[in-house]
Amino acid sequence: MLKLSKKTDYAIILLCHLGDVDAPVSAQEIAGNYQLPQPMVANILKQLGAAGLIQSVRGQNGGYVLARNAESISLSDIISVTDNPFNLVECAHDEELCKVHQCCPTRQPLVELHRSIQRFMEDMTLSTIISESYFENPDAGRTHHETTHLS
Amino acid sequence: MLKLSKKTDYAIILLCHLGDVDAPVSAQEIAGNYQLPQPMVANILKQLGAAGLIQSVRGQNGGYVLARNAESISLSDIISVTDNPFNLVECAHDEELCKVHQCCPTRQPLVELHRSIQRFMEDMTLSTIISESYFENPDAGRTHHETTHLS
DNA sequence: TGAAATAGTACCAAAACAGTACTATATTAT
DNA sequence: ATAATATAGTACTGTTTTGGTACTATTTCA
Repeated sequence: MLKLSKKTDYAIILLCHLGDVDAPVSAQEIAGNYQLPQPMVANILKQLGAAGLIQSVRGQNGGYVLARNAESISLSDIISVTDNPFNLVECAHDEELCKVHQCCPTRQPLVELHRSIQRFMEDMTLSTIISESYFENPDAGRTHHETTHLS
Repeated sequence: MLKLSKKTDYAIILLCHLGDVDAPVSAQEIAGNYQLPQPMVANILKQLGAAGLIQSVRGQNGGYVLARNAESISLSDIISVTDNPFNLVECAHDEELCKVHQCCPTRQPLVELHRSIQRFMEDMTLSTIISESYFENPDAGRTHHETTHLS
């Protein structure tokens, strides 16, 4: 349906939070902070950990921290973990999947759209998201957000 | 999952076909031509007709023709019919749906991505798709497709 | 009047999504 | 030591969406 999953939505929130704090943050803490379902948050954090985007600290006072700096984590990285690798149309990745390839009108333009979105998501880093989205003040961060545009 | 539905995929194929022919084309004919499931094709054509993108001719020798010229039908129009109106994230359309609006990192950048995709889909017309996708020759039409870019 | 087409729904199975639950293990504070 | 608090891993479930089918009615033409 051309919509981001809740998991991705949540994941971005979680990662932004982690990117703003140094000490490990627990699933419970984040879930409470944003009023998100705790088990979901826990699961997403596990996945992000398994994917290497965040690092876990086990035991009491444990939690998660970013595994790399926020500049090197892209929206594409996140979506790959929580939404499967991005794939607007099948044939964008696998040309042989196209059943009507003898006369497929969709390929060129849709693959192009796919690539543009892909590039946007690769260029959009966590640090950009964090810096653009400040918090409690809906107008903050809007000043220079015109610079990030697709392709 | 950030993927176009089959319905949309099919719809583009159907509309491209109609855009290339003058006489009414039946559901059966198109389904046969592209080896798509006939009932699906029929249903999609009904929907496109109800939405006003194509016009139906009933009775024997009936079928469908474009209701307007291919320049005035956008990818956005198509997706609105077959995939619901595009909505990358809830809050792109309805700000009040945002549960964590007191501190929502996703809004700014994702709404921006939403708008960029939206614009691309509005600018991408059926006639462009048709002219870019010619047929049997995978390299034809690639010459000037660099001009259509997001945002 | 019959064949071929659309119109309008209603239906269904399979997959994806959103969310929960459970068991095991690690770490720390007391 | 041990209880408390975390993560690790995985399995499960109800609901929604998707992909596709089916059926009845109506229109038009030969």
